[in-house]
Amino acid sequence: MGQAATIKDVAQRAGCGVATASRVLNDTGPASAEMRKRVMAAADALDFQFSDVGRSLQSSTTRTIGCIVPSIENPVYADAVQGAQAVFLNAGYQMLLICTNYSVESEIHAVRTLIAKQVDGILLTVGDAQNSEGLDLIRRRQVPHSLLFNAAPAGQRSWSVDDHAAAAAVADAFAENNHAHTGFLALNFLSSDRARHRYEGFAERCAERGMAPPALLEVDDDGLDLTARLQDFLAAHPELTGIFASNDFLALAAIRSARRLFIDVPGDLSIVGFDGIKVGQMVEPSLATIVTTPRVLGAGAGETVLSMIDGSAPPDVPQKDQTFSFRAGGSLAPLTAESKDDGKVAAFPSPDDPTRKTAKSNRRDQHEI
Amino acid sequence: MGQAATIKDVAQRAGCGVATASRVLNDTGPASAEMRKRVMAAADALDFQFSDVGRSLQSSTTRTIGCIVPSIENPVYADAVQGAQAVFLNAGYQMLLICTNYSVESEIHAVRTLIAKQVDGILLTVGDAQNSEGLDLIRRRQVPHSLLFNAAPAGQRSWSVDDHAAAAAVADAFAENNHAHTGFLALNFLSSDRARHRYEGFAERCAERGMAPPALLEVDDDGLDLTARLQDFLAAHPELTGIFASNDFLALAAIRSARRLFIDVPGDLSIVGFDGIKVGQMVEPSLATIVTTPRVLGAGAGETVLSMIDGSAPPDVPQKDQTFSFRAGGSLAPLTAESKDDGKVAAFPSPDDPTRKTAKSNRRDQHEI
DNA sequence: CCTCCCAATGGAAACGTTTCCATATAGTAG
DNA sequence: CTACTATATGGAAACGTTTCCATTGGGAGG
Repeated sequence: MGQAATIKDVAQRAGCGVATASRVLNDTGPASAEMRKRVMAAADALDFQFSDVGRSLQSSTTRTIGCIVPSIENPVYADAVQGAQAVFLNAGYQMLLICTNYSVESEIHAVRTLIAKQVDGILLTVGDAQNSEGLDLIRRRQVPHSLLFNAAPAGQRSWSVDDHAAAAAVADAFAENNHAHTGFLALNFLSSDRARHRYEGFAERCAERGMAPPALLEVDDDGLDLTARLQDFLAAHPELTGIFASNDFLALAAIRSARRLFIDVPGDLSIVGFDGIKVGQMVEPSLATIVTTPRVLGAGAGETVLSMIDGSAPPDVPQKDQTFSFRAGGSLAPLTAESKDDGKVAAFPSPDDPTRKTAKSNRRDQHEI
Repeated sequence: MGQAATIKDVAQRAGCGVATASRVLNDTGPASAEMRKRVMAAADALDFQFSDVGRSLQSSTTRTIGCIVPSIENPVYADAVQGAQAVFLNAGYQMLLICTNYSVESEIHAVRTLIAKQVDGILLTVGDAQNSEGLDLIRRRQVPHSLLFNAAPAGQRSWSVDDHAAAAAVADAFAENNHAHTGFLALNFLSSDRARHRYEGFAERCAERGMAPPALLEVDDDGLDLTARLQDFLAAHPELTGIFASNDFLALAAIRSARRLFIDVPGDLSIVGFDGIKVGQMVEPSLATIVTTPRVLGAGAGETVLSMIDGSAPPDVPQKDQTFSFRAGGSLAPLTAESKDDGKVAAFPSPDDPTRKTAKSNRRDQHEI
């Protein structure tokens, strides 16, 4: 047909004013039974549906919430976004999604776009919460919002993993397994305050534990290039026995690279990841990691925004130390002289024969304890 | 402050009519230099931004496109959605995202919501493209749209993997490796026509190749329950030497379950996945699978919708047989009595020592470089 | 029979834009 | 100096709602 029917069409067909039509369709205000019937019939015949843009203009509310994240290719963000979206949908809100691809410049642009669209609230992850043009604009405009995965700036609520404490827990795990020389493998170090917080928390706890300061390896992608970078890195730091990767994909990629370099994991090198993605438990060796609950965080942040919109009490943010937990896995093993078959930390008994040898598995032997 | 400034406020402050203000701010129509300066200054002072809802009402266009997918926890959909979103953003469109969690009932609800929001177009994946209430409504309303990952109903364009042909390619791969007795492992079989098409394509090619009809194992989740299910399944079908899983996660989960059951992959059982997710290449054995390009499909579908909106020529859909490719991997090995070193398809040389033995690993005892 | 009140209804304003049209002003060609 | 044109400007309508307010009519109570 031509254009979609408006309430005016319905009113006309029902032979009444738009006010009456509005009242019966919304079931607000009085109307005679006869009138109700006529209006309903007309709406039905015309396949009428309200236009939300008319409503939005009138009510100056859009029932739409914007969501800005770096990328949903990262399952952590994908889960969080989906958690938030479910909450929104449940409350009758829709969600506009914008991915910035880790570009800080697109953040401000995204915020502007969402504000122009008159969203009722914004959920966002920024590159640097301490210094974000987009966040400043949101505050200036007083748009209800919640940060997600960014540590909250002074006094503000935020739904995020305590990266600092979680990374410290990784240092603890290395320490408990007698590793003293570790490395930190980072991706997107520049464009993410999360990775930096992890590094800081890790380095601090290493210091407290009397371990060597972690060596830092920054990479640009987790592709094949990593193998060469890792090789150089380990050559430059032959004393390393453990690596903390700033996310699980990177950790898995590192394990693959190690395999290609004939370095046994965890025999020659222990590796710990971060995030707790599902596949971490499917591989062999299983991945020791920090488990987080992105979906819960996303849902919580979503509820926070909703509560700011309708003025109700916001949900409690989880205790900082409950935003993560350490999960043991086959990729982290104790470092001892004869660690061949001593208490390897395994989430479940592995039928795999652990006696696999690699061609030049001599790194370990030189650097015991 | 109170409410955001409107163009009326700007006009008032600049001492002109709204028409003039609109003209200079949009740089449409004539205006004196003096007036331009005044209006710009006023807009600046008031931190003015256009309200898109006013504009939308006036232009009956929202520059918003709706996107409905089952779940972005599945990286295939996540990639596709992100690809589409990038295209939209580039064209100045925003994207509303709704996840149905594989529930067919929520599809129609989602469509209604998007139509009420007056989206300019819709991108969607439905449970069953042949029989979808939501799709019917979209057609009835004549909303520009494109299907994604659903085989197109007669005569319609669609951006999807040719599941049927891809699954046939898997059957070919099994056949070329001398597997005659295979199983098909499915998740969400009921709520997804994709899984069904894969099964059909696989079964048909198996028949053409003279292989046994594939045994079907349907599971509800890819969690721990799978191990028990797999054990029963293999006990009931002891002749099976290969399993085609309807997606990569399921394949990886199956490999893990096999490991726990002391079944060597690929020594005792070959496994092939579908989708080509990144981690498939990080694990050992690497996953043989069908590689797809969800991001490309999502972007293409997005462009199609945009072209329908502005009436330009739609992009060409890829040839059916170019929507996927088979990737060899360590999880699929030839089935022969002496499969020492005949052409095992390996994506890259694996340094792993192949001497691991399992309880009944009685074939394929070699695995070079 | 007259009031009063309440239910039912419709007209109109408002929300923030854009754009059509009319008006006013200046400059130019005759 | 007159007419004409091009440029600059503002008023007002329209987009689709909701809601305030006024109007109508009928029934009940006096």
